[in-house]
Amino acid sequence: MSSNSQHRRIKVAAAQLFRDKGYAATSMRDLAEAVALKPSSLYNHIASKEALLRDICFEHAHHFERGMAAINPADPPEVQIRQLLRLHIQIATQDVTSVMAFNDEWRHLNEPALSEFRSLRKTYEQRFLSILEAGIRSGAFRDMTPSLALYTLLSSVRWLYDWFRPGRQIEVEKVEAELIDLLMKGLLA
Amino acid sequence: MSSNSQHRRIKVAAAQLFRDKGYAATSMRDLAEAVALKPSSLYNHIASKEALLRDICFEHAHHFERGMAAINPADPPEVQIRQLLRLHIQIATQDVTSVMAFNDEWRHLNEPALSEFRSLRKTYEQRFLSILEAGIRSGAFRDMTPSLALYTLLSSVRWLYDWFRPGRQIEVEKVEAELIDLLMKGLLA
DNA sequence: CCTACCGATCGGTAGG
DNA sequence: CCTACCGATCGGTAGG
Repeated sequence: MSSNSQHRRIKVAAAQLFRDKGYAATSMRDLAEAVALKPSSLYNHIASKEALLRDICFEHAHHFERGMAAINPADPPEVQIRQLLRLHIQIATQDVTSVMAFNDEWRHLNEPALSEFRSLRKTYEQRFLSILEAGIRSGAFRDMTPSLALYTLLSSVRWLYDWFRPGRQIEVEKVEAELIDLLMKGLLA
Repeated sequence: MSSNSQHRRIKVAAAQLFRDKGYAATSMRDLAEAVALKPSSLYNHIASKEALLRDICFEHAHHFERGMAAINPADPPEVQIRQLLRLHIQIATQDVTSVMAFNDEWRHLNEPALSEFRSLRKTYEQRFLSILEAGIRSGAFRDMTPSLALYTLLSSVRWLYDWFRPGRQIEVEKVEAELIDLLMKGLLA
């Protein structure tokens, strides 16, 4: 059965196109050409254009969810934050193509997927925020507005997805070390 | 002559729609409705949908250009970087709507505007980068990959445009002070 | 500034 | 998986 691997091929090509041109500007004809099929043939493998976006967005949402579940709440806040930053950098550098759909294109989801996605994201941010708050309370982090720190951290790794390409001048380990160092120095008391 | 103020009204409404729905997903009919005109009437004030995007993108590019021109190369690198961060935060918080076109939607520009925009951006980043390099050389900043520091700084203020709303719980001055503090602490030796 | 309309392109379906 | 095709919507123009 080729159907399943075809589905994957189409999804990967879609993620790439959504990143390069944006969801709305990507046509099913573009996508068909990218996978060397006629437009109508796509529908043997996928339900709709939006279903593709849904797939990509929730795959990543769950990736972040698993990463969050793997951190130990008993660890000191600075260890937890370090681990979350590593998670973000690793997802951004490993799966360069589809992170941007996750970052920018989720707003093109239809209901009820849109609300569901927003809710997953909200929960994730809430957990991230409470670790920052704990760190500030404990004196490990400097006194600052927690939400400001949260959004700064989250968006400071955003450039990786359109900048980082594997095997370029700078390797993942170095990006990870330097970036985490810069941000943690900014946070720590 | 109402033409000029109408042009402004249309541009502001367009910037808002481009931010909320994205350029490609915004139709001229959406825009017409937002300014209470019939779609065809828009064309008495603007040349095309893309001309609106061009206007918005280059207005901001020149805003950043002027900000860069205003910094004094004789100042210590850390003073120059502080000033540039203030510029970014001020543009993001003052002109919330159209910064996102500048950030995300410029890729929908047609040639030759697309190349021209990329070139302006490249020049700006190059100047920013050389200040960081000077700071690392002088020992004011810690030793790090300059381009990594550049992109981290540039993208760490990106969240402001869709998060910050004037008169919300936290005021501009506080955002500015805390954000600059966090980032400079990350950079300084 | 509006009514009326254009050709092009969109996401998707029918039917084999 | 393809050919053929659908109604809807797109950016934009003609003409007043």
